[in-house]
Formats: sequence, structure tokens, C-alpha cells
Amino acid sequence: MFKDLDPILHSQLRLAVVSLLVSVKEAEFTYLREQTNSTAGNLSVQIQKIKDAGYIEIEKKFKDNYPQTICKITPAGIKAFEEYVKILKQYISKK
Amino acid sequence: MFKDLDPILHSQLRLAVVSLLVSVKEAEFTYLREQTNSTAGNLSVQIQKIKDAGYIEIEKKFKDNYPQTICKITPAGIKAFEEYVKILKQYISKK
DNA sequence: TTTATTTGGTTTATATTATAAACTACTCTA
DNA sequence: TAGAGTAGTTTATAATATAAACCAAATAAA
Repeated sequence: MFKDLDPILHSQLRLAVVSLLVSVKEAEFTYLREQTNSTAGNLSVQIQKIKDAGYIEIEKKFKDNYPQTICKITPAGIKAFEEYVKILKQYISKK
Repeated sequence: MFKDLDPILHSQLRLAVVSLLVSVKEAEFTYLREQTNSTAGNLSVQIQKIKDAGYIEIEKKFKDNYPQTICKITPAGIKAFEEYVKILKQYISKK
């Protein structure tokens, strides 16, 4: 009945990040920071964890002289997100 | 866009417990333990937290000579669960 | 032009949370 | 009356999240 929820995704900030990336495919660090209303420190740590899980790729380059970090969802990330949603629905569709 | 998820409910075990209680209204400790596949220790700690948040009531009595702990959902608990689900859907309905 | 501020992050330290292990208290059975 | 089982609680530890401090470079201001 209550299957385990993927602990990587069962975190408010990581879920928000992956949710965003599932729809936009790729985004800048600063965009993710604004959209999720998180601190840079927290976001930095969390995207590393999502990357370590293989759910996103992180590319670092420079844009207009400033460092730029771009995150892209991977196929594994999309799959994990969909699976998470599926399982989560068993929790919240009381019945 | 990403409103905060109630931290009391954003925990696998606590969410499962409240989800169960929303549908059955009240349940024994042992029933919750079986349904959620949790250890007694963890369940004991988590239902206390849910109670401290005012989402459930805990009644202790004896049944057939054994201690019996019964958990009941409160109106605040139902409201919190519904609000949690509402907010969560903003996270998972990628768009 | 040098110092202050801003950008775009990372690292580290601490607080919070979850979980497992150990424990309590009583009951039943042989 | 010793051993195993029931129904939990408490405590110690591991894992996680978060805030604060830091870094390196760029730009603005004095």
C-alpha cells in the first residue's frame, strides 16, 4: 500500500527543482534559485545531490564574464519523477 | 509557485499515518504499524509529533489486558492534510 | 585607483529529523 | 517460574536540511 518514496525527491527543494526541470528541460542556477525561493547555499548542496543520483546534469560555463551553472534533467530524472508522483498519489488519494 | 509544504506532513511515515486516519477516522497503534510497515519505535515518535501539531488525538486504554493506543484524526488534521495535498499538486503537476 | 558592493556560486558548521537499538512493563504459556 | 510474546517508550546515532561564512571575480563609486 505505502511504497517507499524516493528520498532524493522527497525533499521540498529537490522536488521543486526536478519538477521545474521536468517541464523546462534545462535552467540556470539563478533561475532555479528565484523560482524556488531558496538560498544559494542550500540550492548548491541540493543540486549536487540530485546530480549524484543521476537525475540531472550540471554544466558550468561563463556568460558575460560571470560563472553560469546550467542544470538539465536526464532520462533517469524524468523516470524517477514520474515514479515518485505515481507512488505519492497512493498516499494522498485517501481511500 | 512553490508554496511551503507542511513539514509535519512532509515525512513518509507521518503522511502515511495521517492519510490512513483521514479515511478511517481512528485506528489502533498496531494497525497503523502494520499498514505503514514501520517499527514501533519510529511510529511511537511520529504519532507524538502529529499529536503535538494537533492533527490527531491519542487515547490510551487497555484491551484484553494489553495496553492499547488509539489514534483519531482531528478537524485540524483533516484540514492540514487537504491543504498539503493541494500544495503538493502544484509541485507534481509539472506545467 | 583602491575600496566597496554585487554576482554567482561553494564549503562548513549547526540544527533538525528520522531511525534503529535498547529498554520498560506487563501477559501468557509450559 | 522461566522464557517468550505483546505493546509500546526512550535514547542514541545516523542522515538531512539549512544557515552562515567564505571565495573569486566583476562592476560601481569615491
